[in-house]
Amino acid sequence: MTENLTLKMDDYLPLRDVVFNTLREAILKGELKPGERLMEMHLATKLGVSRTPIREAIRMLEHEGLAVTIPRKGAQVAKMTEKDLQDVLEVRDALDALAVVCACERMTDAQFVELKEAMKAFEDATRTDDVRHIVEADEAFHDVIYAAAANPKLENIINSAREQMYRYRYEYVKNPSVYTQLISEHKSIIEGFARRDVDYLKSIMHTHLANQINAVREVIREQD
Amino acid sequence: MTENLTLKMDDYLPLRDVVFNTLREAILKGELKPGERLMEMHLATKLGVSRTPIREAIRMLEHEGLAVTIPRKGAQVAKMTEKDLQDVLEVRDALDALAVVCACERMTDAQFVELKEAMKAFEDATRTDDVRHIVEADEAFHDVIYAAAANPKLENIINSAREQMYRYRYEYVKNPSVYTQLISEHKSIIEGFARRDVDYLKSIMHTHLANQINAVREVIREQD
DNA sequence: TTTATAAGGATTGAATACAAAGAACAAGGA
DNA sequence: TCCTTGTTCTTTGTATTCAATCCTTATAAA
Repeated sequence: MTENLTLKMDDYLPLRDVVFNTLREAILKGELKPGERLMEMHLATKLGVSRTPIREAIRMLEHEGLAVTIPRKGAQVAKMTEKDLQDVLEVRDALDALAVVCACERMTDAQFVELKEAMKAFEDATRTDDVRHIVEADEAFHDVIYAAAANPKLENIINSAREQMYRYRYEYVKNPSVYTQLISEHKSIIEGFARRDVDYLKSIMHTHLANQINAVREVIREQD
Repeated sequence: MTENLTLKMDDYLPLRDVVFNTLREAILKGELKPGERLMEMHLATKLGVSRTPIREAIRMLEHEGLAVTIPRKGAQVAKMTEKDLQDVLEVRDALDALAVVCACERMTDAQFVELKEAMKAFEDATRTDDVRHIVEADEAFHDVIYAAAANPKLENIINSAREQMYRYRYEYVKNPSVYTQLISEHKSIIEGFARRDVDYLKSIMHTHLANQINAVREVIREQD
């Protein structure tokens, strides 16, 4: 059920955005589970705001693919079927390929340094037990690549594709046996950029993604 | 300025969706121009509804990339820079490639027939002077391909990418000299699917898209 | 016992009311 | 003249109210 949702009041943001971020986080972290109803009044009292900003936030979640609303019945956290996952991965695979092609052309030296630092940070993170921290470090690593692609539209779309699998991905990262593999793949990616070897990079990115599929698929199976 | 916006009342849809569709159409058709302010009260009285569904529709447009809102200043129709266009095209190019790969594998015989019919319909449409009709026929042709890819997530993302250029695209299609080229490219696409020749299809799709760039770029330049 | 139906409650949809921020403009002083 | 300040007006942000629909449950009849 719903637990201790609280708003981090960023004073300058409209409430709808604060609510949106809060709900988004809660969904991604699994605090709000797939299929769980998002009742406006309930959330409103929980978060101490009126229904209006809640409704607007839900409209945004909807377009992000994180919520589904049925007219007159309300919204619920989006469920993902195996097929959905397959579909998203197919798309992400293509977009990742594009991202490395662009990044290969456009990555600055500073960004390359940043990438190496991000890898280091990820390695450090795996030595802790903080899954959330590990996931974030992994994200950060990839963020550098996406930023280097210098295509904000691409970045947006990839991010929304990523979001749709995040909540399932947490489970994947909980298993420490995958860390060494992730680390070595990250290393390969760095090498690829050092050599500006597009084809190599594409194949690594593909593997990197493919590895997640089965793990995530497991989680989805359990959900039913 | 704003003109004769009216709602097509689809009785069973929530007002927010009706409003959303109405505004979306208006933006794509150029009735609401890039940079034009979307004032809630104004739109509300124009469409004969209250501000609530307007606001929710704006939230949706925002996430579609068709509107931009600045807190406390309101929303306006999104402007596109040349760079934005470039970025979107880069993405669409990659997604189109993915779509033909998928469609090549998965297209049913019925869908292939449909595709040929859609081509025919497009050819017929070019003989009229109805630009709107022509654009729609072209869209329909591509829709068949995207549907054949059997990946709804992909379809969604491509559609949202398409939408972002639609309004500029209208101008492109207004020029009858491009029709013959479009027709011949469509023919090539059909041949490609007949042979299930993925690489050929990819290259055709790429050209097909590239042709639009310069034309659309012109339109964007004029906007300033 | 099962099914049909009616009443009531819960929840969303939409409109309205109120609060607050920002923009425009006018008045006064340097 | 130009800058500053204050006032007013417009517009957005949020809350609240009213209406419509759906679901549940209870009751009654077959």
